[in-house]
Parts: sequence; C-alpha cells; structure tokens
Amino acid sequence: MARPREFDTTEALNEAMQVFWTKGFEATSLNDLIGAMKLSKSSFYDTFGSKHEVFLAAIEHYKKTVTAQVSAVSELDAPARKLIGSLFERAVERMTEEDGRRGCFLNNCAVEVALHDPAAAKLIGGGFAIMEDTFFALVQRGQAEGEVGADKDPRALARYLTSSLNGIMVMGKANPDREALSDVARIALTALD
Amino acid sequence: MARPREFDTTEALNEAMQVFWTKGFEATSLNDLIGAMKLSKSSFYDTFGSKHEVFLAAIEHYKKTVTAQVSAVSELDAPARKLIGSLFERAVERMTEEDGRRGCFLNNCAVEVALHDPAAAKLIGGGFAIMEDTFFALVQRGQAEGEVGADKDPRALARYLTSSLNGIMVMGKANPDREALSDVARIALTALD
DNA sequence: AAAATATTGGACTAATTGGTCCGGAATGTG
DNA sequence: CACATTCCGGACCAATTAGTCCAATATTTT
Repeated sequence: MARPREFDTTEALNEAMQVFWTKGFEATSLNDLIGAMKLSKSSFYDTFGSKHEVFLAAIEHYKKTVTAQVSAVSELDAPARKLIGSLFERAVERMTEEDGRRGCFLNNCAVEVALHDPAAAKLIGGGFAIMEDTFFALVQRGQAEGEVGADKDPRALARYLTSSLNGIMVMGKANPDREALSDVARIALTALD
Repeated sequence: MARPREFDTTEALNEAMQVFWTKGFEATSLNDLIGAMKLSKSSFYDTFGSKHEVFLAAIEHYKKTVTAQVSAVSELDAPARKLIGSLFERAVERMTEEDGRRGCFLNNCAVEVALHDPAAAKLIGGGFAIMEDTFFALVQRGQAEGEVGADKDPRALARYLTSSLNGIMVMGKANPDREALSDVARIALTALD
C-alpha cells in the first residue's frame, strides 16, 4: 500500500546520520536505516545505492549542517575569545547530557573507519578542516582584539583547538564527569594567552 | 589431528587484542579471532566463553601491558617534564607510522563501544585512570623539579594531558600529518609552564 | 478513464554472524 | 597398555547480514 509521499531526501539523510552517529557504521544494519529513514528497502537501494554510499552521504550531511552551524558561531558579534570558550563549554555540557554522549560524529567516524575506509577518511578530513578553519578565523580575530597572544601561530593554534575539543569528546565517552572535563577545557584555553 | 599444545592464554589474548585494536569490536568476526589466536572454535568457547568476554579480557590485557608500560616511563631517571614531552612525541611519531595509525586501543574502544557497553566502559575508564595517574605523578615530580608551574592543580593538569594525548590520536586518524600533530603537541605542553 | 510513472511490501539470495555440540584423536598418568 | 583428560575439526544451528527483484499498488499526467 504505497501512500502518497513527498519524499525529502535530506531529511532521510539526516535520520540516517542520527543512526550512524549513535550506533556507528558497523553496528548499524540495513533495517535500522530503512526504519529511521522511513522508506522501503527497494526505495533505499533505488535512491541511495548502498549502505556505504548512505554513510558517506551522512558524513557530507553532517558537514553541511552541524559543522556549518558551528562555523556560523564565528560570525557572532562577541569577542572571539569568548566564542572559542563557549564552543568548549558547550562541548563539555553536551558530553554530560544523556543525548550528547554520542560525541562528535566526525570524531566517531574518524576513530571507527578512517583507517579502513579511504573515501570516508577523505570526507572526515574535510570536516575537521572546516572546524580548524573556524578556529583559525576566531584566533585571528582574537589576536586582532588583543585577547589572544599576538605572537602565536594562528594556524597551529587552530589545529590545537580542534584536537583539544576532540580529546574532550573521547574522555567524555569513558567518563562523562563534568568537573573533570571542565578542568580540561579551562586549561586547554590557557594556550591562547 | 590434534597436535601437542602448550597453550599460552595471555599470548592468545594478546593476539585477540591486536585484532580488536586494528578492526574494532563489531568488525572483528569469530573467524578473525580464532585465526589470530590459533585455536579452534570449540577451544575458544571452552576457554573464553564468548566474543564479548574476550573483548573485555583484551581491554584488561591492554591495561596490563601497554598502559603499564607507559606507566613505567614515569619511573625513568630523567626530568619529568622531558618524560611528558617524549610521551607526546612518541604518540605523534606513531600516528604517522603505518602500523601506529591504529592509535590507542582504549581510545578506539571508548569511542566505539563505551556508550553501549557498560562493562567495557568501566574497564576503559580504568585504563584512562592509569594514564591520568601516570601523568599526575609526572606533573607532581615536574613541579618539585621546578619545570612545571607550581601554582597549577596537578590533578587537573593530568586530566588535561590525558585528554590532549587522545585528541592527537583522533586527529592523526583523519590526517596523519606529522607537522600538524607536532604543532598540537608542542602547544599542548605549554600548559605546563 | 487510460497510460505512464513512482513507490512499495515482501519474497528471495547467498553469505556470514555468534554460538553449540559431539565423535574422535592426541596427550599425560597410572 | 589402559585410562582419564585435553583438545580439536567440522557439522550444525538459528538469526542476521547486505543486496536483488518483481508483482502490486498509488499517483500523476494525458
């Protein structure tokens, strides 16, 4: 009984991303996917080709939405240093929320598949690059605003911040202790001085 | 044709750990395991019970070997700050080696299964705690030696170092660029000043 | 209303999954 | 040599895996 459908591809991709995000690639089954995406197996293969292709598309989708959203923070009208701080705070906050413990999708993917899936690895690298560029812009602005050490290499700092944020995610998975994570975030930010 | 065997349980566990380390839990099949451990399926179940139990045992094994090995570094007769630096250097080095890209087993496990496998999560948390304690001892020694800021909270610093090291591993998975990782490590260590 | 175009459920593969079980072969002990 | 104990190969299992295919149903266009 095929019902009327105005099918939203990006919405379906979003659902797929959610599943991959919480379960990981290997642990996600076809049934999980078609359940979440609300389409039939036939339509799934007609439209997306394979589990792997959907996975790649989900990573792309993440970049276009979540990462871009983070990236938009850098445009906000506040001291850059404060914005960097709030990004870290927010990460700590989320790792202690039930729903947030999934961490960062890119992070999860990097750890689970980057080694064995070159296509995914490329997309993931691109995602991290966006984060890095976001931090890069913020660091430069922070330097112009005098709240970030002007002598520092902004590119290196951007890399460092990206790495630190991911470190916090990993630690949060094993031990979502807010104070411990806060300690880490606070110290990480002192590198900007 | 059963051959004489003097079966080494911890050696088998070590092989199992290697497989889980490079492939992850989900992607490792029973056949992968019994192949690497060089025992029959029957013996596998007789001796170890299940895939999951072997997984947990592998995490324990990691703690007893690799983590303990790192922990031994703190005993070395060199300035503590230098030892911390060399732990980071070594991590960067390994992430750019073909064989080292697997990263840290605890890190991988934390990201892949901590959310859904409480038993594993507990063991993983314990592993990170060992790392943290190692750094804690080193930081305290560094403070006594005057090479680490005496005003800093050593516990917080230890957490921070553990987190940073894991951040480097994750970044290395997506982009094993030695210079970039070196930048990160160098900046991370400035928090000790 | 008829034809063309989606979209579907679900039957169907072939392979693989983790796991059980047993008959038999090798071993050490008496 | 005989016995108990290990250990193992491989048959077997039910469930699940990703993926294919088609007949049937729904919608859109004519």
